[in-house]
Amino acid sequence: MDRHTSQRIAIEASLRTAQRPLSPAEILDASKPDAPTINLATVYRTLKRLAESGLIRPVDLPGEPSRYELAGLPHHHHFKCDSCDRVFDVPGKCPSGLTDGLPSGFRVRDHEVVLVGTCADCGHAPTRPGRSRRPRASPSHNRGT
Amino acid sequence: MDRHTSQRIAIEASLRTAQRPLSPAEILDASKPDAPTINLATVYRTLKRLAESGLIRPVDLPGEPSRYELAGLPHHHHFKCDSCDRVFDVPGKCPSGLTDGLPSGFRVRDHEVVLVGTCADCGHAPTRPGRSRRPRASPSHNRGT
DNA sequence: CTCCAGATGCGAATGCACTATCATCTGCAT
DNA sequence: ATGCAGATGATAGTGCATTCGCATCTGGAG
Repeated sequence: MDRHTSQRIAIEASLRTAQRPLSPAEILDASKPDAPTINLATVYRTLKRLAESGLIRPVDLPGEPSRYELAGLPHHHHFKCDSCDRVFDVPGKCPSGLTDGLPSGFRVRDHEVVLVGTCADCGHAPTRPGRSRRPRASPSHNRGT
Repeated sequence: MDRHTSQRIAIEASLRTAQRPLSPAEILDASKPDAPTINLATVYRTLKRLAESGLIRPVDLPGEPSRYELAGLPHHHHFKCDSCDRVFDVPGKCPSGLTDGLPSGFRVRDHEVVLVGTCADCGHAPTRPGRSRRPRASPSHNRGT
């Protein structure tokens, strides 16, 4: 149960190349050149298996469906561009003082830091062509949970 | 278009009393004592209007549907309890160094910090009765530091 | 007290991310 | 080169949060 199909190879290559967390739809697009017949269902199936095997890891941002990145990267945070909806890695180290002010009895197991703004590309040009803004119109589900 | 119905009063009271972000379902429960016939659709409708009027504000956490809290609170972060799924305010001030390591050209408009762990209540007792764990089975959210 | 614009309750409907089904295809062990 | 377990593609189906449609109800101006 681990064949090297062109689809799986393309998916892994997309994630390795992107250097940033990709959504299933982005992975689908990025994989099409190498695996033209690839299907969204296959992307989901493959991501699930890669995640279970520990090769990749889900990246969840508020109000967004899961993206995926290679596991084993050094600890980092994420930057979400308002304009093109892409998510980038922020290599900065963990800020201290995160848990200041926490009432006693609360135990922190993990933390998430997300920066939001405009990326370098979008800061220059008003809109960034070639990258589809995903249609997340509704202000509500921002789930994320 | 702004009547003081028992439902709206109950919803506002719930949010004012809770001192923490509430999900629509939590608001429904919290409002029932004051407005026994209240309905989820009404909760959503009312939240939408309160948010538009600027009285409340959505709080979005990774992998979670929107919660709501009073707008105009001083800046704070949030703590999500793994065990009871409640979200608490963390009054701590903003850690510095958040934007260290950001590539040039990136402009930060906002940031989100979420702490995850177990709250004081859940740290004492294994499970907290009276608070339903919402059934979010999805394996997506588990990120490593 | 009356009346009606606006609010509510209820159930059905929508939108979206994701999964199941199943017939067909294909790595790869033999 | 062959056969088949496992993978894929196409599409229908799920589950969940949120919204719609509409008949009924009600706050509050008059």
